[in-house]
Amino acid sequence: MTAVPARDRLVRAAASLFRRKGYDGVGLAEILAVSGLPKGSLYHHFPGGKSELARAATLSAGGVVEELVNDAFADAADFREGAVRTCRAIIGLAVQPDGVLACPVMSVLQAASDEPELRRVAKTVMSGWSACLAGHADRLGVNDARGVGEHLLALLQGAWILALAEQNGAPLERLATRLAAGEGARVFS
Amino acid sequence: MTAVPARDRLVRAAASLFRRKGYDGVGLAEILAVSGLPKGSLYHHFPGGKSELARAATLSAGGVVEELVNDAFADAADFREGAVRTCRAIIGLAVQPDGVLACPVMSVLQAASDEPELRRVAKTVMSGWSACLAGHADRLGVNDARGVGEHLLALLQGAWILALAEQNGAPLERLATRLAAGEGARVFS
DNA sequence: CAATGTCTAGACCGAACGGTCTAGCTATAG
DNA sequence: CTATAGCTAGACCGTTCGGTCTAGACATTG
Repeated sequence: MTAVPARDRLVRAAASLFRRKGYDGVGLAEILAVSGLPKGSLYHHFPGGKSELARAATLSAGGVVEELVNDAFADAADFREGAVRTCRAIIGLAVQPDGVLACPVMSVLQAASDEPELRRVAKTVMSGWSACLAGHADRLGVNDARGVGEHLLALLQGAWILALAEQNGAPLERLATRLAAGEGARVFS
Repeated sequence: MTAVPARDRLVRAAASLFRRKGYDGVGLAEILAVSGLPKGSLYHHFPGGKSELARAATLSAGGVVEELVNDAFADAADFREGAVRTCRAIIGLAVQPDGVLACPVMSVLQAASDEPELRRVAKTVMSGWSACLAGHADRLGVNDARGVGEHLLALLQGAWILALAEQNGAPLERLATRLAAGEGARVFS
């Protein structure tokens, strides 16, 4: 039947809803409705309530994205190829049938202003992504790998925001094209 | 006395609070407390309530940022110089005494999922910024001005997100440094 | 069998939410 | 003066919020 454990169903429902409406835009009732569980289950698995669930969802989503980045770079000949593949993979993550969804970290970032633990988790996941990209840059012989990793992360996050605002994956597609454009990959002419 | 008209005080308070906690994270009570006005005033100036106020705040903030960009590019010798100045100006906007605040558009972007009009305004403002940067790129003789404008906007938004997650302006500072680095301004080596 | 620990189920609570509505203050117009 | 329009003031409403708590289902263990 429900092969997926209750805890996982909660994490997935929360992550999905947060990405659509943001942490403060989603009520417990909605999370429970989507996961098909009663309130008692939520507070059994997450005694810390909504905040603890959000932390788990953010960490989980962070891992998913990092895996996706590693896959994109796994068989990349150089950093640029990995970057393009990563960008295309993120398009698949962002663009869903019912619209463009936000980055999971961004979706909890503002609510974190009065939730220090959630803030810490968001920062950790984001730093992890930066380090992950920097690691691939270094491995592939890029100079100033840390700077380049951060630069690419900023580009991806920024294009994701533009796509979110437009509710259209095009900004991410165009970024992929620009990244792929080879030697012309300078920021400016 | 209160030289600032009531309507403006509402818009400013709302914009400031939204940037700190996001649209859904701020209650009317808080906006009214900051602006020092009763509920009646809000619904007199904004019959559409919170949503209409958010639209006004987003539009207003959009104008402020666009002016700031135009100032940054006003006496720039080339596009790179304008980009660096813009980035530094945004640091001033993002980094406040009580922490790093979000981009005003981003702060309402997620709540816009069930507020079509707010979504439209957010998209309009963001497109305006992109067009503004593209205009300066074109004026300064950059090839593919639209693409470069969008690219810079993505970089700025992305670095802003990183700064928000870290609660530290460093990612924006490093972007400015990278942009200023001249010929090395390629995305990758 | 009984006892125990895990998890589901949902009624219930006080607080905060966005929004409505009436009353009254103030200033300009006639 | 009175009349009227613009705005302030805040009580009040129904709804939804996150969170607590008791009851019971169910499987495991002795």
